[in-house]
Amino acid sequence: MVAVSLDAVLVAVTEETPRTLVVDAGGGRSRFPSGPLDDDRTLELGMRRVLRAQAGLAVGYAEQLYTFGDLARSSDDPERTVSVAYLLLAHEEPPDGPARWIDWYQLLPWEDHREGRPAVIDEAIGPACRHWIEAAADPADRARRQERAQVVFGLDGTAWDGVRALERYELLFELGLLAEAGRGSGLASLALDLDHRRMAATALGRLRGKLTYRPVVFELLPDTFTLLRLQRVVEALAGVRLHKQNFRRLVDSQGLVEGTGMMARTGGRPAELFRFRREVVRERPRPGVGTPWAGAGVS
Amino acid sequence: MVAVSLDAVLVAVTEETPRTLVVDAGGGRSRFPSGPLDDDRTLELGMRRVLRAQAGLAVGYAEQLYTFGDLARSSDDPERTVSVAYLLLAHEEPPDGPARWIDWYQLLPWEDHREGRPAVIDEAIGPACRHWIEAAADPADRARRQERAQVVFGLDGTAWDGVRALERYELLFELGLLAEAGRGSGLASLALDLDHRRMAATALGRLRGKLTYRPVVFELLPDTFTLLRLQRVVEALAGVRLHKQNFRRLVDSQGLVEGTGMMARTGGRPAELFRFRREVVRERPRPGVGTPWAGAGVS
DNA sequence: CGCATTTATGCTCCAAGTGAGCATTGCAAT
DNA sequence: ATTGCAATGCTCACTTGGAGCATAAATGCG
Repeated sequence: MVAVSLDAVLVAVTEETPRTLVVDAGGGRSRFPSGPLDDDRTLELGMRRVLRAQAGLAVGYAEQLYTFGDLARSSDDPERTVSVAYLLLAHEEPPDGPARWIDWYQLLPWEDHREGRPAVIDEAIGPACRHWIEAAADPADRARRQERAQVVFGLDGTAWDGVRALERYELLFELGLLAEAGRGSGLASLALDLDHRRMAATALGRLRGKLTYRPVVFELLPDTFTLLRLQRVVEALAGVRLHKQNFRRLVDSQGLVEGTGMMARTGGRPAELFRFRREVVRERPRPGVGTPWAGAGVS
Repeated sequence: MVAVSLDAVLVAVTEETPRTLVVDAGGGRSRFPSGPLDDDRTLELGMRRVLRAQAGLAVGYAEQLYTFGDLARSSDDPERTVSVAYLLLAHEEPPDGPARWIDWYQLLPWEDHREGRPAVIDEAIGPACRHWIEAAADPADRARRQERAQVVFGLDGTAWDGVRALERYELLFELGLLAEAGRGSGLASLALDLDHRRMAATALGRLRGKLTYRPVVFELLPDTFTLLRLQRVVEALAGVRLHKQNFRRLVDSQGLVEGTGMMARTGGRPAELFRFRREVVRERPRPGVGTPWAGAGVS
């Protein structure tokens, strides 16, 4: 018999920043909404109950994310807690209660490549990786470490893969560049209580993957939106800039969106308002917004 | 405080049939290896311990699959058990102890499309779906049901998507065509204890997805293999036949495999033995064996 | 008003990837 | 020798995806 908690990683995108909802954990720290499993009929219903209670929000899209149960999750608590975490998507709303939205990339700054590859990767992470690689005694071990670092952080010409957010987090953790449940560390200005930052990394990777084969972006957007707005949301999550013309060609040639005829004034030439075309899920096997985690370049 | 168990869905492929390892659950029923969480440092280590104890097997590749925690999982047990299930891949080996391998598609016969679309889909499932659709009172509700059935089972010209194995299972369950924890039901000759057949469906979907973007097939193969062998394993998991020439072009133009120069006699012209090229993970962002869940045809 | 700025949109090119077949080559069994 | 089964090589047509050029329609400012 162990304690089981239900955790909610709720994501929204405002303008250009992806945000996630946290509550106060005491001691100036924050954590995701989280509460014990009760007599809930299903785990998901329990999680929704917890979220409603702690953030006063009801949410549409939800999927189970991962279950965290390492013994060492909390340094204070000798007792083991197994946490079943869910990923939720919502339009950003002012939360009702003590919850607040924080910028996702403040937790994981190395994940945002929209303005180019973050300097911290080549300045701090790369050297730390090299040091860690050298430190391996066995040469086979060294080769394994090198491969891992290259693949995970896109070093030495290997392409950056946005989906590997969790693998990056875990490598950084092994490198000692993160203090779990700690604050800052040079790399990031913000951490979360317990292993909740690891949850954030897990959620980011999962969401990035899902974007490419399921039309989940639309859960984050209002009913109608301009194509640029859509693109900005995808970019915010993917952490990468996209080619504008190709993006619009993609979404409409795939039938992901349809024009409404209405126009929006957006600062430049007025843009047409589009809406999601539900029918696409019947027409295409894996409808999504492919982001170019492809291309061998150093990016 | 609830009971937490660790479950293992271990998959192997012999010749052309994907298999999964089950143990005896008493009363003539079977279930996946499963045992309570103990003082294990991590959940994964605990699961390996359980597997070792119940099947006498140690395994390489493992990933967390899903956590099952519905109240109604077991009709006998009033107590709730939360099960953290893992997906494992192995070369088939005779298990050590009371465990045995069973054919995956005996659990989920509608998933095997290698010899064409299984008759049961159009004969039993399709009509049941139509009945269920008609039964919806609200027309909007009816539209939702119709879309769901079409997408999930590839009815009315919508393409079949192998990855949606879990969604299919859940729909069948709602349709009353499955008796969870039961035996047979017209649709399948075999069921498992508890909701373990749902686990099997979850694992199948996950594995089919993963095949296309990570080189996991090689976990199921010996070090060297012929390309046809590789293809057969992929087909067994994907549940679909592939075009032979294109398949070999794919795997070698992507750099997934390399020839060894050694030959194998295989009944026809001797085939070259190939091996997995690890370097591919550094070269390509998402190396895998794309299966054509594409193509709009009725397939 | 005229012009720079901003954003929207249309279109072309090209390289790589994918679905389908045709043709040929080696070995084994009859 | 003939037949059958696989393994391999290669062609063709078509789709996708990355990049960039060019133009259109608003706004803000001197």
